[in-house]
Amino acid sequence: MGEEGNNMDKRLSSNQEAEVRKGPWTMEEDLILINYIATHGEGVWNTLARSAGLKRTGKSCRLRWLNYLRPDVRRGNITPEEQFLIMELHARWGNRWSKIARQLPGRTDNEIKNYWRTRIQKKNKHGDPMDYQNPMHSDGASTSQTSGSMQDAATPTYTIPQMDNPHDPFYAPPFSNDCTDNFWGVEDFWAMHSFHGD
DNA sequence: AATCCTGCCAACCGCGAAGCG
DNA sequence: GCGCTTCGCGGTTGGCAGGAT
Repeated sequence: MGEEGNNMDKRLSSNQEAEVRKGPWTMEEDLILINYIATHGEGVWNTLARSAGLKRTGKSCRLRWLNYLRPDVRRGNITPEEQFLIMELHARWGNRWSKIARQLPGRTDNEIKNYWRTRIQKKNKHGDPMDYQNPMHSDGASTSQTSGSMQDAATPTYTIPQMDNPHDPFYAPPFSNDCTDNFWGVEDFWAMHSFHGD
């Protein structure tokens, strides 16, 4: 699939490139998008893309913003607790990545999806039977101290959120800002934003 | 030292749902 | 009620980096 996207933007004709840019985002584009949203907020993405002067589709802008540029995006290792939650929620909801992501503040559906496919699913495929009762069997869990099934006394502090229940302790608005670690390069952009915005 | 393999991640695409005139 | 536009989601792909041989 994605035949025209296969070569990313590298081989786009100059004509196409003038129309719509594809492929990896440049730092310049990131800055434009960040500054524009910081000033005007998120709006209609297609309009936003045009108004900001980005030669990107609204879709592309949205994806870039949600998965990478948003100030509260958390990056870095999935913690054992998060892994546990992901597995639990996946057992419950299946591939509803966006729904699962909402229970993991700062994590994106794309990240969780990638995590699942590359780590958990692969493990499962290689004959390591998925054990939802004890997700710590999966890799990355070697450092985990948590043991036992979720049904015994060693149940981790995570609880399964009540879906769509704002009163549930795990219900988190999309923009919770509790992440103070695992920040990535874009933090520099945000640090710089003051003088870009002025 | 060179090559091959594997894992990870960013980005794109297609489709369905929702919103609006 | 209908058609169009936009959004959001899930699946998939391609490139890069690091490790293994």
